[in-house]
Amino acid sequence: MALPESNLKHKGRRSLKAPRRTAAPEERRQQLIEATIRCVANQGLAETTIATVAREAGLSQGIINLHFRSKDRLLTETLRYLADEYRTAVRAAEEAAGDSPVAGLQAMVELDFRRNICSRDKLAVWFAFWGERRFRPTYRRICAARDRSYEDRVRVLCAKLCEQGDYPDVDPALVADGLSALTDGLWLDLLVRPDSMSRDLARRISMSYLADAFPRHFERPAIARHVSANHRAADDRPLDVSAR
Amino acid sequence: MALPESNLKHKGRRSLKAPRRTAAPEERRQQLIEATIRCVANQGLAETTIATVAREAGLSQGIINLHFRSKDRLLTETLRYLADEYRTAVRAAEEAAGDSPVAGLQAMVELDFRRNICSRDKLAVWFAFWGERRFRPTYRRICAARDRSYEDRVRVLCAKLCEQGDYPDVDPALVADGLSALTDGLWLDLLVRPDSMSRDLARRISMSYLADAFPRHFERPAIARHVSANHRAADDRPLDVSAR
DNA sequence: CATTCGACTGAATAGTTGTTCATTCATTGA
DNA sequence: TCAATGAATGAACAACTATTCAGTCGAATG
Repeated sequence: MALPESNLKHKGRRSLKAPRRTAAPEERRQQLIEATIRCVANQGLAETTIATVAREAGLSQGIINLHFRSKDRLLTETLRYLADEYRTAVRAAEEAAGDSPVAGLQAMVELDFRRNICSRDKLAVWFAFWGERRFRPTYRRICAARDRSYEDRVRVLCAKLCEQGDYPDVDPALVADGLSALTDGLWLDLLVRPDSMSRDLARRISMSYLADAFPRHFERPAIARHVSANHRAADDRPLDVSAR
Repeated sequence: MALPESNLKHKGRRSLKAPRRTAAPEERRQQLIEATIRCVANQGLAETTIATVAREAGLSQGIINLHFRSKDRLLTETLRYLADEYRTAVRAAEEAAGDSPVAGLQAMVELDFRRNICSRDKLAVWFAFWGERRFRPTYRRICAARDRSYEDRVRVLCAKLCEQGDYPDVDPALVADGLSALTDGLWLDLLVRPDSMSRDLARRISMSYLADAFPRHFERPAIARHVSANHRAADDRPLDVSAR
């Protein structure tokens, strides 16, 4: 649907430093979506209310029902915004990689762990929505479309590489599904344990996966002492699970 | 001391239809936790209220604040219940596998995709809580402890296998973190796309991962046309909350 | 400048949900 | 059989939140 950056409808030219008291609707919508992302990322979906989003955006309560018809639509549009962004990135990676399946797979890994795609804010929003997606048809549709844009691409690439690269024993669907799952799991790690998982480590794990699956086309990353886990975050202390 | 006759009579009568009007607190707590799991699995965390849980359990509103002090504690205890169950299973797998790292890793994969561990109900609850875990210190602690029980075990096993099995080029930490992430991602697939992912396929993907990483110790599963969706319905039937 | 348009506000409203507690009633022991 | 106990109830209450809308005000227009 509406791609975020392209359609700014500026009536008059009006460079601004102080927040304008009135703005073009499309501009406000964008502003509110970004405020929503920050709210969900900082407080969770449960604590995200119309009031907190409006405050985060520096605007009044009523603004959300003015520009989106309801809170529900605000959330839907926020999810759609992220999904569009992701699918656009997939298409761009597809075009950049050309015909080579090796370059294509590498581009997909690179894409998934690029800062602007998997920033902590955005990861937080993804997982917040994933927790609810089964129960909201709209969420389901949006998420499913995003998933497919990724998986279709990876499946094609794996199948092509199996064929061209002569890997008769490799099941391309298995490798593709595995890479997809691995990526989701690494995203989760990035989100909940930023001290023991980094975007760079995630990339190495993914490339290592591809190197193991297609050893003649990818090189396994050299063994690196990655920062060991002794300086874990406070929330990773073992502590008293069983204590009641 | 002989039990009073009336007591025995009652115990026998209590069987199916009408639940006893009063029960031991521990029994009620368990009953309410199971009702919570079903509620979260069927309606999501957002729609899970004290009223819906009580109705699901066939009891009255006030019961939850009677047995748990608040809704918050009910949710916390539910999460703790699942975490305890998981960690107990890890310990059991550890003991069953003995000293062999190959058997140990196989047992971990088997464990993660066992029906009573990753039933759809329970997966739904895990992801519901994961969406909120960053914002609730208690959730964080419980989840982190569960994660560690898994990861510590897998790290040890990979390290041992690298050493004993002579894999100088394999980074055991990388493989371990990868397996952990892969499992989380497969859980997500099992939850949100049950018709393209089954517990059996998830097992094959995981074993394939291990076979690629440790080719002399695991055999890659034979290429299989995956079974189609309807065949799997029975396999992923919901509702084994009470199975321990 | 006067006028119009519509973006924006925020108090009021309606609906929902967690919690409390006086009361009910099943169970148990004497 | 008859208290005594405490598990269970559910209506009342308090707190919160999404939504509405009549009014405000900035900006474009003539």
